[in-house]
Amino acid sequence: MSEKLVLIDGHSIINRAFYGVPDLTNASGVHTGAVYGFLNIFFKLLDEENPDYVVVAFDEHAPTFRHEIFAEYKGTRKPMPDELRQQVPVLRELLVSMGVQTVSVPGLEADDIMGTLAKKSQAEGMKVSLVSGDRDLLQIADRDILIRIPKTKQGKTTIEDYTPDRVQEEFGVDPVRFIQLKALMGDTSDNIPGVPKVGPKTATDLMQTYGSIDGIYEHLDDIKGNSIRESLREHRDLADLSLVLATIKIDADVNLDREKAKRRNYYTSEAYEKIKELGLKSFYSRFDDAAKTSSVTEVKFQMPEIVTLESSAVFVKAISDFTGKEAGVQFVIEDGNALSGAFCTFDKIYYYAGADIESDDLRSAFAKLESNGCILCFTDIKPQYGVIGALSPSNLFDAALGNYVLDPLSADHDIENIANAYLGFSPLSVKERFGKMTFRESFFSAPDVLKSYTCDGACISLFAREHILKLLEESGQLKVFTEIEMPLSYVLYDMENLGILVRSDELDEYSRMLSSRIDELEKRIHEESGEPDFNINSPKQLGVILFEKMGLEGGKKTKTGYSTSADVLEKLAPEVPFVKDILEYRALTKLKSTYADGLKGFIGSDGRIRCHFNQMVTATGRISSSDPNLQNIPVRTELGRELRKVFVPEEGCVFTDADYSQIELRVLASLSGDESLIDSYRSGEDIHKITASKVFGVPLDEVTDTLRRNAKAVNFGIVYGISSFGLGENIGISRKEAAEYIKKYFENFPGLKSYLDGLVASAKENGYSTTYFGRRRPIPELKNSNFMTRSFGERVAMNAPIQGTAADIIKLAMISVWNELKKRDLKSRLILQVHDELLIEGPEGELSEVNNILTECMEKAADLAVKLEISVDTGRSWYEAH
DNA sequence: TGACTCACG
DNA sequence: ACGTACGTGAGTCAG
Repeated sequence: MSEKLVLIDGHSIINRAFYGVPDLTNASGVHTGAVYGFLNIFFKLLDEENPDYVVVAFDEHAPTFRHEIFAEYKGTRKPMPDELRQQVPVLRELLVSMGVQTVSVPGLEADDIMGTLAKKSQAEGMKVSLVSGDRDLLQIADRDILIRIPKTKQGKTTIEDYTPDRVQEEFGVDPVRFIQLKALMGDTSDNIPGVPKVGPKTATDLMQTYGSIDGIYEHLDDIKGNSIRESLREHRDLADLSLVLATIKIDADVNLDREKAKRRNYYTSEAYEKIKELGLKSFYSRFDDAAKTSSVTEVKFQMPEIVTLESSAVFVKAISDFTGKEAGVQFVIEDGNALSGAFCTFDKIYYYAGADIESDDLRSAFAKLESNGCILCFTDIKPQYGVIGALSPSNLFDAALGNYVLDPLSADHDIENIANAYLGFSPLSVKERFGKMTFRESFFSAPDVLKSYTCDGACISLFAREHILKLLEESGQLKVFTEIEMPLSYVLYDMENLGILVRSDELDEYSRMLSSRIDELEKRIHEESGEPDFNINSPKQLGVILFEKMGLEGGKKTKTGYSTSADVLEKLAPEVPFVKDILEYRALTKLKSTYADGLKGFIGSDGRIRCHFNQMVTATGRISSSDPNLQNIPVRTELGRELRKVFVPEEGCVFTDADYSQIELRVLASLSGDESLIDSYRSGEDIHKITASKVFGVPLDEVTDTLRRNAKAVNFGIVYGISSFGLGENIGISRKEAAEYIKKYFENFPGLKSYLDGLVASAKENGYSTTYFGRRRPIPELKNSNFMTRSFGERVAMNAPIQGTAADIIKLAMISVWNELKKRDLKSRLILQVHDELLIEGPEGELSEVNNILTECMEKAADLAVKLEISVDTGRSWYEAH
């Protein structure tokens, strides 16, 4: 069998990858998206082709390229974006460390290198694949030379293969004539001028009729179209120049060095080291253990010996007997039950797995360590509180939470990430260890996997602690970690555990009521549209009916077609009955599927819903809620709000609900120090009304509802990182008017303007924004060369400190409310948090005390220039209490 | 799986 | 000139 060579155009592929893959950045801000995309294509090729030789060709940066000559001459060459330029050397170094041969020759384009090597190797009897992003190379297609063009679409890569037959089929000419075709029609992306007035269609016709450019000029007088004939006559020079530019060399002075190009094991430890630096995790698994272990330059700890214990009693004793000051602990939990546990000291790891692992004795053992002043280190402690019991946060350390504070943009805070970030090694990922297995399944069928995962967890938590604490300290975030996140984790555990009571029967009733109304609407919509089969839930089908069949004006908005979102429809045709029906149908089906029916599935056997309060998700420091999300239960429309009647306290209890009044705007006023806004708050008047009065220049008592509503929108806009377009869009005025509002706003609140400008400047300088309490949010977008991305970064720089500070404040309030309830030995319990709102369930008799605690703790959570105010309500359902 | 839409703050 | 409000999670469609 003949040998196989794969030739890759490095620049062209990294270019394609850059534009096809979203911009990725590693922890230290290096752009990696294009390298990532290149490697995806590279590995895919290797896996598919299994070649004997591989060469990656690059352009040498010299001013003599044939394409650049024309580019300079035309002045049309676009500069390469910085984010891409930086990645080229990174990729080249990476390829070198992998042992992949890279070739670049001064004065030669990658195309020429590839063309030459392909033809020469073909002559030596090899099969060749040429991989490039542009179609230039199609002229080289031949027997045994396949042209492969990868397309990256939405993260997925497919490769289009061109044989000479395919070229003929698609372009109507064979590969050799393809050059001439291209010379005639030109190619702006490749800086080939072509002959004016000759497009793809004309060029193809001409080539098919006359066979070549020479043939065309020989029969110039036969050509029918006047203007085209004259253009050809006039621009013979351009045709010739284009032909030179379009022709790829096949006889350049370059040869295949079989020894260097030979396929080898590319998964070297040096390459692994680089990939790790770049943070390209999806490639880790391609490297075997040898590459990983030998690559570790500085393993920051020695894994202690594992001692597997045969009974839970021995496990408890090992823990109870421990007298050291620090230990790592890991329990693997599924559905709230512990399956296995590891206790890691500096010289031994005690491991036990068994159904009887949870016990009062175990909790007592941890309590004993706590009283000895021992620090217990975990990764993701929240689900483990059920096993270890309530311990003082000052004796606990959660490496995952620490990692979240240090790197809030990271999607995962598991042991793999933590080991990578702080300990200089890469343990197997959860997926690599367990595949599709659940933890419970592994308990029976792969006990060793469960064991090593558990022990690694305990060990990594313990050894990562000092590194994480050091970084928290250095970044000024130690208090955020020790005084907010660590204590909060138990509060959230408690809230999750308690859940909230839901009246299942009423939820059913609500669902049935919606059903009957939905049925009616559905019938009417189908009649009105004359399409009894169309799926109202399909934006695609709806778009066709609205904008094509019914001829609504001003459609188009999204990538895939027409936008049918509520704000578009309301703007377009608020009075059309059909549109009204669609909007109502949407509102009702949303209520039914997401809430009425969706929540049903989460009701536990005791009638309570237990959601997850996620503490390591948001970029700003907020909490999020999921499975189900109890932070987006409807409230804005009456029908939706009705749903809150099914959320009730248990028998003999009531709800007390407290929410901050405009916490974000108050935070903004305080942090900015703007006297005008601070005074406005101190006056005690309605803040949006004052804003309206100032911005629109009318006396307070002449502020209309509309003026107030618009002023409120401006206040929101300020918090979101104002833009005139966004504001205009939101309240339905022109961009110009919106800009006028903003101008007036800043004239009245000059301190805000300078504060917000300062936030952006400081974030640009530091690469992150900071809350009042020191919590940071990195903003890599600020360094992006794309205007839109950078503008987004600027808005984030204005919003994150405000939203983040408000998040910090309510977290502090939650901790003190929880502690106070416990201290006073009350039965009332904190059960929900909705960003600026807390919900407490408790006996009626504790009402006034609970009211006091909420007021006290929430208002004193932060001492700001503007007082924090809350409103408190009580009721027999969430509907009544809020 | 990604795009769209919409619920909340 | 670029094309937008900030932060989330869930259900549905369609490839």
